[in-house]
Amino acid sequence: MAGPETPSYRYDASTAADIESRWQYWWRAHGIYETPDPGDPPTAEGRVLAEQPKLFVMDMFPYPSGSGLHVGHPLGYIATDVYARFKRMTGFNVLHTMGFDAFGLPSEEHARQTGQHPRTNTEANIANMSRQLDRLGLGHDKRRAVATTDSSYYHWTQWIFLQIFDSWFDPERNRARPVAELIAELDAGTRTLDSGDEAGPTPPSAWNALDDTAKRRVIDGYRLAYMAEVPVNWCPALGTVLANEEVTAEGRSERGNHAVFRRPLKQWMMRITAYADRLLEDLDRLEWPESVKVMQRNWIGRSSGAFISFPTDAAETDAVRVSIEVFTTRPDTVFGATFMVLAPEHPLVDILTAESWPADTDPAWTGGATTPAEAVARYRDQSGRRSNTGRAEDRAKTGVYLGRDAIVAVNGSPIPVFIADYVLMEYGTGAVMAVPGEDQRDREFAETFGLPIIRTVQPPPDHPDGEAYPGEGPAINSGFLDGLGVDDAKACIIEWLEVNGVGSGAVTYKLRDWLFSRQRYWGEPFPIVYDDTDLPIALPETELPVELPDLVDWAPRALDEDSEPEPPLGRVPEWTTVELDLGHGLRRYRRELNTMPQWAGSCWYYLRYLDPTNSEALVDPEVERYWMADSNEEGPGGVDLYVGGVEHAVLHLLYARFWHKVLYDLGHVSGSEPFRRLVNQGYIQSAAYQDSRGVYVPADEVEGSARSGFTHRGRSVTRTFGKMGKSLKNSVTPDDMYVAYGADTLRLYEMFMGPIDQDRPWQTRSVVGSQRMLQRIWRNVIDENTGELRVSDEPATDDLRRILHRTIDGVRSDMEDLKFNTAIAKITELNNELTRRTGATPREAADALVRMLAPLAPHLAEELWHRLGGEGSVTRAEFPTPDPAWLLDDTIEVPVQVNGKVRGRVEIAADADEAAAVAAALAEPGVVAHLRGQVPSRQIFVPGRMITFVV
RNA sequence: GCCCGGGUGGCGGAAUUGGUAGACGCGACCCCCUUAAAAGGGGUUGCCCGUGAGGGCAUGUGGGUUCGAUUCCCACCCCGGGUACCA
Repeated sequence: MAGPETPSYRYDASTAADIESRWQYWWRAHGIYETPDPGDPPTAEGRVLAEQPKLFVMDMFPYPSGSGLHVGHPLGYIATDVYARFKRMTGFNVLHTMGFDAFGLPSEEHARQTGQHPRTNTEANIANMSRQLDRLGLGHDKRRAVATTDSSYYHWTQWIFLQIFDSWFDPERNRARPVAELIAELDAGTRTLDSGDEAGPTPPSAWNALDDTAKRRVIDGYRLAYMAEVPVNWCPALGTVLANEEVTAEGRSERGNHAVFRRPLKQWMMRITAYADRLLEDLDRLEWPESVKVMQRNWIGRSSGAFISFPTDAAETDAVRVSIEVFTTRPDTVFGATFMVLAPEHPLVDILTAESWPADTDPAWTGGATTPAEAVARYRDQSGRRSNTGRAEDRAKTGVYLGRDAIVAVNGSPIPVFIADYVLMEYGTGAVMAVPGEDQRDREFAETFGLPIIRTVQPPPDHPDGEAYPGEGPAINSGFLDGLGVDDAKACIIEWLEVNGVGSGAVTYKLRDWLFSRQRYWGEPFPIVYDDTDLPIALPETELPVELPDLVDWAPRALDEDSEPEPPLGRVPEWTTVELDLGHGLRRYRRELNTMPQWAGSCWYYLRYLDPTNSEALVDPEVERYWMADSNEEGPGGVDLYVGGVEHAVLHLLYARFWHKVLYDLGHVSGSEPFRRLVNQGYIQSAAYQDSRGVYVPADEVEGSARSGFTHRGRSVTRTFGKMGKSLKNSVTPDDMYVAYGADTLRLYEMFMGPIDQDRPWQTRSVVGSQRMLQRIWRNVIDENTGELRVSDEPATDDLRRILHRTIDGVRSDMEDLKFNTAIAKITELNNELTRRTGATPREAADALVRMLAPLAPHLAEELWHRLGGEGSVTRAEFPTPDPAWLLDDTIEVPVQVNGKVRGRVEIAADADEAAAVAAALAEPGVVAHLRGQVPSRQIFVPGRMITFVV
């Protein structure tokens, strides 16, 4: 690398490689990054670190993908490392480590492509990614690393599942409780069954009359983890069902972009909806980006309104008349309801469908069918086929009349009942009262089918006649509501509905229960077996972990739309059944064959970092309290800083919060939230090049420049920017950077590129700037030619001291605020100042410089620290503290404005009063020239800032 | 459509509560060192007019408030992300 003329002791890539490998070895040998827990013995330095305030810093752990890391991946890891190192140097006991999230679709799909077993692949990938990460010099406590695929880890994933399975949500206490308590209350008669329970026709009081199987069925209906036949997202190409969160708006799988079909299947569900309000309310207490909070709020989708019953003359039995129940956020507009719409698959449709069309039925309402039943059948067929893709506003309103009317309870008017696919079965009650005056969708339907439109809310004069007005009021044409604003009108009508028994105020959510089972191999097996009742039985804790059997034929089969999911675990006859004694003697049980979704392992890994090898418990309670407990003054405890990509805004972060709250309710954790503070790091983008066909070509083979044009193998290509990765063929690997510049330079460059939460384009040619900076720092401490220290013990000049302390002050606050880019700029300025001054660097300046550099470029800082005679590791040194005496200047330069424009600058005493400052300003030639002899009509003096004259 | 972000030199980006716009770096240009190149060092670098001193214009656009606006208010344009027949 170094040419014949290069000084022998220059800091270059080979020097960096030498320094970095030496100190990484030394750090490992001395356990420098091992974080003590409460109760651990004092360190070699005699300090009991756990007596310091704690700080838990965490990254979203990666999938061990086969292609390894590109320089975009470690951005967040470097940021947390810099912060963790800074906080360590300012007196915190910092927990920082890293694990691997290795179960789930990504690993399995990758294994499928490479034709290897997922475990082989996963282990190789973990080894490769660990090597790449280690090379960065991240200060992780390696003893605490976990992989979700280790049975010693998923043992506890299964254990948590059992906790959830053995719990129910008590709405009165608004928290989860053990199922055993529910059974005890039912047995004692202190609780009776709700009418909605799966007890069928059995009267609620008759719990004690049920046989054991019926009781189990009732209890299963209460559990937070339960099985239900629900409409699910069946993805035949992946051979599995998917959670709503894993399906795109286009109705395709997030992974692989395969077609997804809605169909009812019996699956495991998690009752996350029970926690909707707490998940919503507690967001306010979190230090998270507002955008992520908004996304979670929208996903939970709380809306308040009312359920309203609309009676019909259809008969369920001779005695019972069918009423249609709707949910509306605007019960105040009920006087404007001119028709009703049910989702085509609504269970009441068959009962409501009339025998024949009533006289004078508009032919447009019948869909050309001779009977309502025929119209319904045809419409269902047609809308079922139609994919869910396409934009809502592009879709014309369609539907058919059922030949039946319903009655609006407030005024007794009969209104026709339709089915239409613009009403979704999944939301509310799957039926709406259509109010075309105030709802644009209802209005479009009304216009298509010639239905009456009544305004019951007064629109402003400039509101277009042809549009619905969903505004605030006042109410018109609404009987006793007329004149009221929306809030009063809602309250008034809800009271009326409740008094008259035809409705009630209510809250609904968009959030659905979490579909928790997958028909894949590479996941955690459920700790569940079945007996001949086909009801699930939790395995006792002594049976954990339920190990994932080693399958040769593990790959999912790609199936077609109408096929049944086929869990690969069902292919191992010796595993699918098991002989156990569960208290009824030795019997044969059937195992659950599904596996858990990839989110399961990542829902709780932060807890395992606390106590990764504990074989008796998820985490030791004392250790858990130390790291995670809520603080009374500052709100929720938990992870103090969690950094990761915004793509997990709803999936992982919502699931993890849910599990944490269940564990909190059951007393297993001491804080109500897992992640107190969240930061989304930006993406590193990189130039990508497409040929004339639009195909991406490898970016590292492209030649040319923006001015001359870009070419690939002689053909011209066009440049775009995008997220670094395989698909755009624009990855830059950290390995290349290690070779060309070293890890410290890469770290410094990534932190210098811009604010941590901002996307930024990667520019390899700019990396050299960060290397030069380290080189100049090195040169201010070490003589390049001799390798000798060039530091003097002479005191620094007052001037240098002021610069030094101002830098320390600024760097401290920038680091505290995660503003590493400006912290680096300030260190650079100080270093430039030292470069400008010839002669040896004063030791006090070199010492502070090295300490400030330590979080950013730990290897170089460690090297210089030791050369300067430092004891132990710079990791454990104290971060410099500014001396306030040196933060103030005797004199300052302030600008002088005339009529708002800067016309000169004057040097005045820092504590100069207005009179002195103005006198100085009026003596400044540039100011005199612009005043042109006039006396200012006004003068403004901002101490320390500026002087302004107005003429 | 709705909800969040964001528009500052050739490029990445700085600018406490409204108070010197462009810190720091990349690139470019000039110079030093060198037989030469690379590396390294020194200098210049928002745009326009002017030899110069100096002047004018500049933080997406147009208004407003103010002695003074990148910062506050109103309207609009563009880019990125989320979401979408949610009753």
